Amino acid sequence: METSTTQTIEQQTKITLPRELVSTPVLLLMRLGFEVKARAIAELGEEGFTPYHFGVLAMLEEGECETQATIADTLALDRSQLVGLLDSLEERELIERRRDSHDRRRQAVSLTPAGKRVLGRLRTIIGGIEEEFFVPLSAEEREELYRLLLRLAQHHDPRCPPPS
Amino acid sequence: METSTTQTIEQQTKITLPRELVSTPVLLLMRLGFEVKARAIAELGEEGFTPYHFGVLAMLEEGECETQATIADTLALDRSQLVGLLDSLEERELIERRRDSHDRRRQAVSLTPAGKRVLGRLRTIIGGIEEEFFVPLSAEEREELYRLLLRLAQHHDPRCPPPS
DNA sequence: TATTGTTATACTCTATAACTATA
DNA sequence: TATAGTTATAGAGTATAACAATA
Repeated sequence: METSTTQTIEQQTKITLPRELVSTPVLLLMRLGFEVKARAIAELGEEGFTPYHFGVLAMLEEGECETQATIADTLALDRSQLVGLLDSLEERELIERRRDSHDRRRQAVSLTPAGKRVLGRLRTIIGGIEEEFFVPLSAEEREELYRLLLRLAQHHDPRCPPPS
Repeated sequence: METSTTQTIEQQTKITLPRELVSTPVLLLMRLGFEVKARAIAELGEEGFTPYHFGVLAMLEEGECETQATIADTLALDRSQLVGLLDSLEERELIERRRDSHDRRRQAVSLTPAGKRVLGRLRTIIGGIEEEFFVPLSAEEREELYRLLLRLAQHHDPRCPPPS
């Protein structure tokens, strides 16, 4: 039988977060969001990509030939920030830029077949993080969590696509 | 009568996120974590504080007179980063540093009464964000979300305090 | 020699502003 | 004059390294 009264020595010296910092969903959301983002940055980074790259590729697959301004506005990036992002994708021939003949200021951006393949690869990486990160939850709990988070996102971000 | 064949002008110009970016809990977690963190930074910032300040003050209230190394390790901050953080709190007389007489390398950090009051104020701000952010969820849903997030945090962060 | 707190340095991100070419 | 894309610049934030005092 255990004889410890309150805490073992390990627990006393063990580092534990202040209770308050895990006492509310806001703080947990900040913490977990940061953690999962860090993983995404690390794992995508191993292949030379960032979450931004994933966002751009995913957007191009759904709506082909977007203009740079549209992409930037949709993903809430600064237009100047997008330039370098697209440069790095174009160098690797994952996207193409071609001038709009009707308005030569504009560039239509589109996904190449190689870009589509890379998107699949990045998708797999994200999926792997998902499997790893949500392992303590059952499929039903995962689904429930997703529903709740989606409701929050739809409420706070007008850019969220309509259901279905 | 409208003559557009496929889409109305509003739909063409309306910005909506790619579906894939809201199709999975990982991506939503990243997005919402970022959003809620941005709010915390903004609202705490109005009073001259950051989420880090809140973390430090909360920790000091639960365990008085921690050493700087302990604080840094617990909150996963670099020790050099903590210095400036404590400086800014000490200037405002919200914390005190005093040398450990047994080991003069160490500084024991403690909360002043003013610091305790400020902690209460920051707590209120965080509470306000919580109310605002989770408004689309019922009390039960909020509780359910909290339970799920806490399970994830406990699984992925060994520093999480044991239940109750 | 190792550790605590501190200071100094460098590097990444992001935000802003200026510039060009087209309209 | 205004807009799309680009480039340049500056600032915040963070990570790393060197340092002084003490053990």
